[in-house]
Formats: sequence, structure tokens, C-alpha cells
Amino acid sequence: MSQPDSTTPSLTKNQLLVLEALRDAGQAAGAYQLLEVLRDKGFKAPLQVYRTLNQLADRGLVHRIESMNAWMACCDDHHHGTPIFAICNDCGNVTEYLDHSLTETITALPTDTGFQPDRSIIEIYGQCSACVASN
Amino acid sequence: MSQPDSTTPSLTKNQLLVLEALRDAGQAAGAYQLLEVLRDKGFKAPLQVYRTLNQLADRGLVHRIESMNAWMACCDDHHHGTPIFAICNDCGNVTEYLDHSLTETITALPTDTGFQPDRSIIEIYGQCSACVASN
DNA sequence: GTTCAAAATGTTATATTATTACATTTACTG
DNA sequence: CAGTAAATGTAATAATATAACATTTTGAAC
Repeated sequence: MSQPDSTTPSLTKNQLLVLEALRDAGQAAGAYQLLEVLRDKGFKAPLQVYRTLNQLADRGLVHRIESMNAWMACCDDHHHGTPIFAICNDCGNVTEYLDHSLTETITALPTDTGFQPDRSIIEIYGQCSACVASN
Repeated sequence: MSQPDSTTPSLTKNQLLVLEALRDAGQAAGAYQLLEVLRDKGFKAPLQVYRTLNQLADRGLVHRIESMNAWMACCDDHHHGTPIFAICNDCGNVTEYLDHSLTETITALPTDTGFQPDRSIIEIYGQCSACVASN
């Protein structure tokens, strides 16, 4: 119960709490939204959430969705490569994809200008299949 | 002088002012940063800037850089296709690129899952050539 | 050129998101 | 078990963005 689960060794108490809250949300969630949930667990201030989210993001366990000011649990603990997010205009649901070759194409793009890419952000807006179906 | 320039017909007074301020900035700029500049021209409230930026963005004359909460004048008035931004970690300079085929690859990506892409956001962080050169 | 509707504008207040600063505690390393 | 780095707690505040409502301007239809 208070045992760290096998997929996330050596996470701190706060890191486990935030990660669990985000996974429970099942979707992208804002920091203040997470704070509300985590008040039960003793969280009192935004910074506790922001700090922990950044720690988890550094480890690759959560991603920040820049265009939503929201955060999402990684689909696949600690993958490499740039995650690609598909975001539904209608229901707001976010789905994470991974595509190595695309990632490389993108990061290679400005290289001939002398720009040295490091990490990239790809967020695609549109309509998810469920919302297409229900028009 | 008060004549609208030939590349931007039918822009309103505020739209011209904001676009000019952003072009003068020569770089991505925040809304409050623009507000400071535009106080001389009679702007008094953030909403005046935000509204106008959104109008200009709808016309494709400016782009919002999501990961920076900043805005930039379009490199090439009113192009089509997804702009790609290269952002320097060191100096913060932003460069806009256009790449149609890449845009199509990206938007095609989640299609097989039933997701219908609409617009996408691509922002690449790294080191610009100038900053690479000066280490 | 008057009327109507849509778009743009002005202004105040407020909501939302994120960080600074500093004190304290916990966890890891030698 | 001492020393250091990382994590944590807490309060205050900064930075970004929008809601609500009144007014004015613009452009098309008559």
C-alpha cells in the first residue's frame, strides 16, 4: 500500500501521490485541479503540485501539454522520443502517441540552418473518433 | 503614415498598432510586454491586446507560441500550413519555418485511429546557430 | 443616406496559472 | 554519523488570461 509500485521505483511520497492522482484522472489535468484532489492527502499549496509535476516530468513519467496548461501521465513509463498529443476540440480528451521516425524528421528540420534541436513539442487539435461518431 | 500598408489591407487601427508593435519587437513578445509599448498609443488594458492578438491570429498574421505564452508576427503574411517554431534555449530567439509535407505527415498521424486533425502546434527547442557558435 | 446587424472597442473587475523567497526536513554518500 | 543535495512546507506575490457589460464603429441592405 505504501509500497512503491514496481514500475516506479524510488519515487518520493509526493511524487507517488501526484502521479497517482494524475493517473486516476485518466486525462490531462491542471495543477490546481490536482491540488484540489490532493488536499485530502495533505497538500496545501500550488507549489507542492508544480514542484512535483516538474520532478515527474524530468523523469519522463508525466508530460506537460503546453497548449492546455495541463499535465498528463505518460502512456508508457519512461519512453524515449517525443510524445505527440492528439487533443479533441469537442471533448478535450488527449491521447499520447509515439513515433520515432517522425520525431527525427522534425528535429532534423532546422538542422541545416545550424539550429541544434533538443526536444520538441507536438500537439495536434482535431476531433476524436468518439466525437466524430456522435457528431 | 496612417495609410494601411499594402500587405495588410482592411486591418483596424488596433490591429495595425499591435501588428506593428510585434514586428518592431522583431521577436516573440508577451501580451503584457506589448501592452507596455502600446500605452503610448492609448492602450490601457490587457484585454485590448489579447483581443487584437486573437483577431490577428485568426487572420494568420500572428502566431501564438504556446510553450512561451508569447506571440510572434508571421514570417510571411498569411501563409497556409502549420508553422514550425525553432526556439533557442539560450537566447530565446524564435524562428518560424514552413514545411508542407511535414505538416501533412503529422496531421495524418492519428488519422488511422479515427482522429480528424484540424491544426497542429510544433515547437522545437534547442540551440540556435549563433549560440552554438559563441558556446 | 438611413437603418440594421455584426464587429470592434473601452473599461473594470476578476479568474487562472506559475514562481520567488525562505525555513525546515528527509535521504543519500562517504 | 557527519555533510550535502534533494525534497518539502508555507506564505506571499507575479504573470497570464478572461468575464461581463457598455459603447462605438463599420459595412451591407434598403
